[in-house]
Amino acid sequence: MNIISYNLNGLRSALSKGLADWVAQVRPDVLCVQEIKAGREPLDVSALTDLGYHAYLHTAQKPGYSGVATFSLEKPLAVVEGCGQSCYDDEGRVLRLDFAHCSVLNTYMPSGTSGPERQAFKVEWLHFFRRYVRELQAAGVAPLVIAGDYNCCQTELDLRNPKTNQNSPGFTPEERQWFRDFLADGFTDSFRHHHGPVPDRYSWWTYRAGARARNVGWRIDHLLVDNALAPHIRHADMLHDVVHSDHCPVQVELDFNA
Amino acid sequence: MNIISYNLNGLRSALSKGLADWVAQVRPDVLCVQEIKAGREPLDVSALTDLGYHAYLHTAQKPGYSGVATFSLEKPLAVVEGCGQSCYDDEGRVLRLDFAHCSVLNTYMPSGTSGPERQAFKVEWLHFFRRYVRELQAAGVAPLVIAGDYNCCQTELDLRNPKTNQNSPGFTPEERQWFRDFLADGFTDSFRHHHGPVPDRYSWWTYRAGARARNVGWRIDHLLVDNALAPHIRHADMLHDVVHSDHCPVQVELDFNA
DNA sequence: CTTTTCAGG
DNA sequence: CCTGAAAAG
Repeated sequence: MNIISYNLNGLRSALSKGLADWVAQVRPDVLCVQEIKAGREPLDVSALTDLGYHAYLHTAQKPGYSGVATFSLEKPLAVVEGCGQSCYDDEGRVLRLDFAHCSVLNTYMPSGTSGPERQAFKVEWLHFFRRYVRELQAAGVAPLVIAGDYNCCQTELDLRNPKTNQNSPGFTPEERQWFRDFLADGFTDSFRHHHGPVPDRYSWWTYRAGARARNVGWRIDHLLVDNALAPHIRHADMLHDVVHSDHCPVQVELDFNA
Repeated sequence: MNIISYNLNGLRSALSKGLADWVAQVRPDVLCVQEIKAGREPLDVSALTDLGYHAYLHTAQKPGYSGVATFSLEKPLAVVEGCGQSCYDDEGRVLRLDFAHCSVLNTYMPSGTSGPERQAFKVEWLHFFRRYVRELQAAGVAPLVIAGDYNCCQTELDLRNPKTNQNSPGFTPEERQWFRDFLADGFTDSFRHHHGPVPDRYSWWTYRAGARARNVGWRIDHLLVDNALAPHIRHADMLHDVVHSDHCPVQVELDFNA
């Protein structure tokens, strides 16, 4: 099972840059996308459904803002939109698809970069989300694959300039601690598990100052899998040469027969 | 004296489409532009001052909105920004440059197309402007050349679809009457004077539905000159093949020796 | 720097 | 259909 997570920075923009052709080539079983930025009119996803994908969208209230969508070749057994908390669901941040072998939770976590108010909102979200996932685990929704733009990372290997970003949103001590705690609840960072402590592998680069060309990035898009799935990770990667957005797709391949 | 009036629909946009090269070619003595759409930062007009032009700007309060500018090769004897009425001056609609042989009044008249409130504002403006010009005449500011986007026209020859636009902003009976009255105060429509009742000559085409390609337009940009200047009109034209905007430049050449 | 909306035309 | 601002990232 090939699962991809990809922050598109606008679904329409990404489609205009050839997203559908790339999806047709790679043909992931499940494609989790974030920041779809749906407008007042419903988004046209026919370019992807025409490839045989089932499409599930969870949009924000505010036009052109946030929103997630999951595309899957197999029809899911169940689909759950949102997390039941309106302050988050109004921003279109969570979408769950349950399959026979796993449950894929697609999430777009808040960015704290626009100010202290949003950083506080993000931290509240992080704690809420950890509780929410524990509840899913307790309810037997498992094994979970939590795909998405986490907007944070854990170790100094996960960003090019860790020293100068000790207190930047996405790498504050509080967020790093949260990441450790979250993993300790029973998750495996599929990329790190597969590659070990390799440096310079990122999933996001600011559009400013040619950061991507110089690989000045952050690894903030993750595919965390239930520890029970770790032995089934056949492959994991950051697809840094795929460019439809300021993020790149991140991928995990799970082999349920292994 | 070659005078051009040109609604640029954004000075920066027009510059990006080669405005400066065109100005360098034509080299008008006076260039009156409208809808410069200055932002919070001062506009960079060095591309024009580098050609030897003196630059005078009258910007609106609201960033990115309205505003006029006049560029002249000769340094004017006097420059008057605005008309002394703050409700109009806040929108950057009037700029006067006095020269030895004439006074060039550059104006961007309100458009009434965004709703009845703005159409009412436009009609008030029209009456105010007529009074204002009479005061200038009375004060001996003469002979006047009133260049600009009038956002209205007078006769059925001035727009492609007069029948369906009898009550459209820019061609209401009230505005047509105003135009007649304004001319009766002592002005000559230089284009009409030079060409007579020719049809199909416009200065603005909506960007929608390929109107310009089909020449579905309006002649709403005018160079009205004091009747005393009419004998000095050597040439007048709509430069419809010059494209940096949804308007085209309009031109008059005055020969003060004739 | 880029996406989207929005006002304004 | 365009421009430019503004919010958000």
